[in-house]
Amino acid sequence: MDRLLLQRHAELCQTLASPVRLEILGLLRDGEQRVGELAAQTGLNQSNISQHLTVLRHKGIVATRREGTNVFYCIANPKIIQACDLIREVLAEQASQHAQLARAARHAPLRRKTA
Amino acid sequence: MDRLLLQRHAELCQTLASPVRLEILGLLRDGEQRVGELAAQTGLNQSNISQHLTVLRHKGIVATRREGTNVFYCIANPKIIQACDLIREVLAEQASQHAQLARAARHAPLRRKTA
DNA sequence: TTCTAATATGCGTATTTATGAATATTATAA
DNA sequence: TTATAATATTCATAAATACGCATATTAGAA
Repeated sequence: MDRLLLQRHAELCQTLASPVRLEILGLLRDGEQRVGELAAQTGLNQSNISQHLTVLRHKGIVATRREGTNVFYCIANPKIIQACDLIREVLAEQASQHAQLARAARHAPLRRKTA
Repeated sequence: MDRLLLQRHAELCQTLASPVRLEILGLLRDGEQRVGELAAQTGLNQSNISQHLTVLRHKGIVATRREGTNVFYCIANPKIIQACDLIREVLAEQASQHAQLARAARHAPLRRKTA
């Protein structure tokens, strides 16, 4: 229906579609962090982290606070974290379903096509 | 931390990072739909819709049921919808914040730098 | 079998994105 | 002012993705 809303929604998901940015959000879960610390904790170089933080900031996912030469980043809206947690739950449920299928296949293997 | 989980999480977000696929999920909210109907309702051609449905199915976001030559698609896990709704709430809150800023700027324009 | 409807897949192209290296900016200290 | 630390930006290249078109597959009817 609303093309613009769909577009914005997709852009927000796109912003979350990066392992690095998701790791950053995980590090910011329990409070603000400086850019340098984020770089150190992820093991990535400063340029790359800064670029990812810029993407997150432009989408309103994180906010900044300056203190001297340091810039602290924090989560702008906790609902983003809630959404991420829901996705994690989906992944967990998928994993347990796959484990169940694998278990079933081990106990009754190849019944349909061969035996 | 867990690189593989971050990767899977990002891939799921990537799958949601498409206006077309989000529109499809919106159409499937209230029940299963045939491929042809989804194509008709989105106005996109059959090939494109089918490709997007394949992506969604491979990620476990939708499931299929066959009935003759028709294939019905449905949401595989309602938590995906919950996550999408949370993202929508974030977008709505961002919009209202921007509206507030615009209103404030109209009532007290350019105070800092000029007047 | 042949014919038709519904859905899926392969291909080519154009656009988008991540990354590292180098450089620029910003704020503080001397 | 100059020097230094922290962060941001620009640029080039490489990899991933969406789309339309054409074609292949699948299921049912004649």
